[in-house]
Amino acid sequence: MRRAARKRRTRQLEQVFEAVQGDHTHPFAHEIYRRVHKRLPRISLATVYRNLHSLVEEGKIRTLLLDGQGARYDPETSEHDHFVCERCGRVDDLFLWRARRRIDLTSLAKHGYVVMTHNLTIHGMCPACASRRRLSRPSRPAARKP
Amino acid sequence: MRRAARKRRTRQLEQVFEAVQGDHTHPFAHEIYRRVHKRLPRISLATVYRNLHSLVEEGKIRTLLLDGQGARYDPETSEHDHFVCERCGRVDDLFLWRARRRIDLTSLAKHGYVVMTHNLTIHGMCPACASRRRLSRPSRPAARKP
DNA sequence: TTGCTTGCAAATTTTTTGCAAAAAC
DNA sequence: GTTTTTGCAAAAAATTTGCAAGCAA
Repeated sequence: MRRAARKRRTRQLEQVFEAVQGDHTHPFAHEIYRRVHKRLPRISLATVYRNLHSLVEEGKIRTLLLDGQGARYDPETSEHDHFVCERCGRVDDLFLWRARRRIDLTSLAKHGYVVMTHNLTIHGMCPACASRRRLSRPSRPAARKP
Repeated sequence: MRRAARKRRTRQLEQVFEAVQGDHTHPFAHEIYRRVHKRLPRISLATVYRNLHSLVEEGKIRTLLLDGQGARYDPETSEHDHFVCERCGRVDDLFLWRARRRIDLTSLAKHGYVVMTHNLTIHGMCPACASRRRLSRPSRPAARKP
């Protein structure tokens, strides 16, 4: 078997949990480490990883796998989706439009699939990047007025 | 800037492309390498990665980022979703029920987001695993008939 | 005391890069 | 002939693991 359920409440675990909870930018493990390290200067990155795993296993936080540099962590455990900005890399939670996302999973069940969770990610540009782009990156030379 | 557009048709590129096209199991880079290596024994893994990137950039194949060991590659470039079996790890393409997945992205646009793509992944158990589990893993002792 | 958890360093895994030689055009 | 692509080996980046010592229960 893999590992026993976590039993002990340690300062490291607590701090890792708080760090993730206090950060809705979907941080990477290394960012969690930086935050926790300020309070527990002797903590190691390995411990941060171990505690992140424990918290995910317990269902207290979630893992997010998107493009790029590795796993991100999400304190939001309720059902929601994500928007990934391809320009600046930020990830926003999307709750708002739950009503507009009607996904009928019953057809899968009819084919023998057992659905546990699902996961919708939108890629594009966040409002900030979209407007910045419009201003700063003309895709062709501005038309000269005659 | 990053790199010039690919221009040359090499045996390595061709074989990598064919290997991905011939494999709808969403293989990892290493599996592509194993396949191509049979035909081009001198090819290196680095070349496989480079060619996979080129093909993704050209839009001829897609990258899939799910749990686990790294990126997977997908020869299917039309709009579709994925089912990931949490037990055996297989990934199935889902086309069937496109009509049942109505995602209204207009509300995002109203908030200034620019949508490029979106991406739906369902997690659960595939039919094979679901039935195997029912047979081989009773979650509690079978009720004894009185 | 017991045995889960930590810190450290080393190991793994996955992917990328530098560079000279080979191949494509 | 020129420029891109390859193979190799080494580097990087991200994550995991072994183990003795530390700490919670």
